[in-house]
Amino acid sequence: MAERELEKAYRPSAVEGAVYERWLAADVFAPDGAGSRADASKPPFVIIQPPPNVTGSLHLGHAQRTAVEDLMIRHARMQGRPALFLPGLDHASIAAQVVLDGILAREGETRASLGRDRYLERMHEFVERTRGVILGQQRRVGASADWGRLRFTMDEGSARAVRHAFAALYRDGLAYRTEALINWCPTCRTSLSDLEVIATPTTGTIWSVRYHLIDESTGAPDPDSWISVATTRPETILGDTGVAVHPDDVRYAALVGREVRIPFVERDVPIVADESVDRAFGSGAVKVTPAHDATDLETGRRHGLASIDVMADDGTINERGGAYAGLDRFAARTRILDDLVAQGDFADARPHEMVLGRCQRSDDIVEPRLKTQWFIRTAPLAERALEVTRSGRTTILPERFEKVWEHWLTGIRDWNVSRQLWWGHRIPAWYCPDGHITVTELEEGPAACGSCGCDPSQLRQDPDIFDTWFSSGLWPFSTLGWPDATDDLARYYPGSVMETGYDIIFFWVARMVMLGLALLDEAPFATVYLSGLIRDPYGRKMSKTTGNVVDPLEIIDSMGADALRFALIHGATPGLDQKFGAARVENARNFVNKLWNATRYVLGARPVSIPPGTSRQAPNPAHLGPGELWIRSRRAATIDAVDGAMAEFQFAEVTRSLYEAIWSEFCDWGIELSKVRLSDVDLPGPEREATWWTLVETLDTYLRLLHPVMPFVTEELWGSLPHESDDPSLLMVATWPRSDAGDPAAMDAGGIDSDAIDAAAVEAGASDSDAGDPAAMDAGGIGSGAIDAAAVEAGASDVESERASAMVGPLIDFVRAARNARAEGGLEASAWLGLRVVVPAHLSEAFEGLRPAIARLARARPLEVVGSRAELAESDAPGTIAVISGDIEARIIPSANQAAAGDRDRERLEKELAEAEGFLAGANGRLANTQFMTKAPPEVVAGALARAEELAELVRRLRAHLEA
RNA sequence: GGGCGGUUAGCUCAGUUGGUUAGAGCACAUGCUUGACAUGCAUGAGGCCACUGGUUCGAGUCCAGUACCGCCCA
Repeated sequence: MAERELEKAYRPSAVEGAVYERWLAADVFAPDGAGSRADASKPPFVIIQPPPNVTGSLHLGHAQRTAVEDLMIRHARMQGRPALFLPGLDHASIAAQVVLDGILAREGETRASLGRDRYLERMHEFVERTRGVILGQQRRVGASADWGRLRFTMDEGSARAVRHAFAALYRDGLAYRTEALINWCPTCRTSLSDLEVIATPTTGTIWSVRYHLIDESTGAPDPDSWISVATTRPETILGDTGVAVHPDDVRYAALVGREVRIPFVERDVPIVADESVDRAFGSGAVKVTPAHDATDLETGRRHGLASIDVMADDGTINERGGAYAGLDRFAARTRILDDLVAQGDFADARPHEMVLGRCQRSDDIVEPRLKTQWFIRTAPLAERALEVTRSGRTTILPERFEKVWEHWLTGIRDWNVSRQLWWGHRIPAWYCPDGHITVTELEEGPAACGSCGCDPSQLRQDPDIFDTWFSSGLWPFSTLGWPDATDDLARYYPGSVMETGYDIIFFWVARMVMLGLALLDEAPFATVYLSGLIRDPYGRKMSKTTGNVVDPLEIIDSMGADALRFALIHGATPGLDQKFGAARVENARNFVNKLWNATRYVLGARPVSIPPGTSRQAPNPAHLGPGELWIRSRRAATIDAVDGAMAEFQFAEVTRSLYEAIWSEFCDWGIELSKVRLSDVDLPGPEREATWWTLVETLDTYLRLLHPVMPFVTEELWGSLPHESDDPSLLMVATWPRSDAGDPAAMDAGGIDSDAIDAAAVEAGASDSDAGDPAAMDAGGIGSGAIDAAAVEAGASDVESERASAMVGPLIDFVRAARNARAEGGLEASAWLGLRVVVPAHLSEAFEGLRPAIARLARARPLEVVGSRAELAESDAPGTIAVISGDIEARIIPSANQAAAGDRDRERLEKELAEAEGFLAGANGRLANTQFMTKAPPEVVAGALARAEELAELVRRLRAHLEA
């Protein structure tokens, strides 16, 4: 392994591109790639990427998704599982059309002016461009996706899946065609599913209008008798086919059965009695427009009223609107109101709080219209989707979204899948002149009408396309080759984790689960991990219209992909949105640089007795000092912490654990302690080497643990470290660290860590995270001693590490206390000052081992250990400064030219005393409470007792010193 | 109307089954060219954990309610 000089500061731009190229060249992204080290006997780990829309470029939200998905994939890959990260793109039919229409509008063209074929050509050109942009962005983020399996929702495989799925659903009676009231967007000129309509509270107007009763003797409207009806949409008067009153409403009882004349269209319609009428609404009499209102449609059907659609696709009034034909619906409304006033039939206008449906894409007001379209029968599908989450076969994280899931699926309505758009999969339904329907999965269409056998030349294919979410709903299996029984499908379906935003739990997740169950009889993934949304620093949703969209590439260019990934993952709490600002990335960039420089230090600290290129060796515990033992025990604890957090999908916790372990433990103390040890010219060779191997081992582990979060810099740095002979050349496919303390079986939760309990658990330890085999090493070999012996030795060294760890903690605290005393005392920071210290017996061994380091870190010279506190008290003199840390006590002895700091010293100690006394009072209070003593668990009581003793001792010392 | 989430340091946020002294980053203050790193080091200041009540030996954490902010469904 080449060891090379590292630059002083990390420059991501100099590294990221080359590293990505190395991964590609090594073919390590695919589970079956040439460079894959996947263990085929392990369960595959599969993430089918939520395909980004081809409507433009990716934003930070996508970057976060990609980072989280890639994190899981890289982790699984390092565990040796065949890891499939299948990337894709979504054609986003309506969203893409909205974007393209905008582009065309600037060129003075329209959808209609181009025609269907030319329009689709333009769409393909557009998609070709955005596709390149999107894929480039994902690579820059570091996605280790299997690009060879890249899929597009408009490719032939997806098209086949759509046809087969629809035909199968039709055969099973789960797809049907009917006339129903649908949501119509006049701007997009298509129907929409209920989910695409945004309910918007609005203050509208309720107008009261007089409908004149027909005089039964003349058959003409009676100018003097009328019934008032209330409406919020006067233009729908043109489609009225009745008036309804409540059957128990005495005001109108006499009128039921009579007719009224609808103004302008001069239509006579009946007054009917219907239970659904709200007597308190308006006048208590309502107009009935079955073709434009859901309630009215029901009412109309109950009373045999006609349905008259008075609107054209573009939102203008059609020819059935008489004089108003051709007017836009809102212009018609105004005109109708004016005309009503003119003819004296306008009664009243009042403000009215109502909810308007608006189109998710265009924001236009959605019109309910009666149309014949295709629907998916959702009730039976939803039932099964509910069953898989209730039984736990599919888990939704965070858990609370299961309630949302339950609620929505319980009240679900049938899904209108017809769209009057061009960009998408054509519905494979053909109609013959007799109105028979033939549905087929055959690309070329049916050979004849399935009912009457008439010639295919007489058949007409449905002009509509599918809702884009229909093809998305097949994504978990259409990407794997379904409807064919491919190897991929057998091997990778169902997937492990579906990571996506909580905002599309209904649009997408629910539909994938329903369709997966309906078509493959199995839910498409074990776990649904719902991310929060990325918002701007003010908490606003990022959107092109607000202009606050951040291109991930800008951040990657300036701060690096690793910093971006770290920041995004660090701030990600499942299901909660995160505000994103530059400060977060800067912090992450600093951390990357810290890691870089820590590696630089380690490489530069290599003892001359270890030639460059030497294979990595496990440090010999017999030659380690307390500092090294401590850092090794912290390393093991960090592996456990990361494993635990990974198993629970607590990715932010993973980054926090590693940040703390690397910066606050390894760099601040581990490296600092090692510097002192390695700079000692008298340090024996074996100890020097063992110390360095400890640094290498720790760094190696942390780079491995950090790799899923920050793949580029870790890969680069790891390449510069010494390796074991059986290590691969890329960190990306190196093995995931194991702590001996950790029980791999215990981590076997969720889909992410189900690294089956295997024999490797026993043998792998020796190579990776344990102490190696000191016995064998003493004998000069690095090889494999008997496994049993290694295990025993490893256990013993753990105990040793734990013991050292327990001693090093208080010594670190002492160094901090000494620094604090110096700073608070106003002593010159750079001055070397005498320090006299009394060390309790239980710490003396570690203290002696770390004595030179303590001296240097506390800037103490000379550092003198005295035998007793009495002896120490003799040092007390004006100007000396007391350091009391736990049961270690010391005096700083300033030189003559340092200012005496007696008062400030006293102040500091008094503050410490007050604090300690406060804590002690609390601890003693608990111990005095018999309820606590009898009811609290014994270990808690024992802890409180020890704590109280410790505090009492500290208080005693502080008091003794202050009173002296 | 129903449901969900948030409210913790000046700002942005952690705090996993209730258990010692509530943490981090940024910002702030003081001092440092420390042979890895000024993208740094050392030290410090800063919290009625929104409010009210309850359960418990013990509540930031559990329960009920209130307020404000936000989201979803209808």
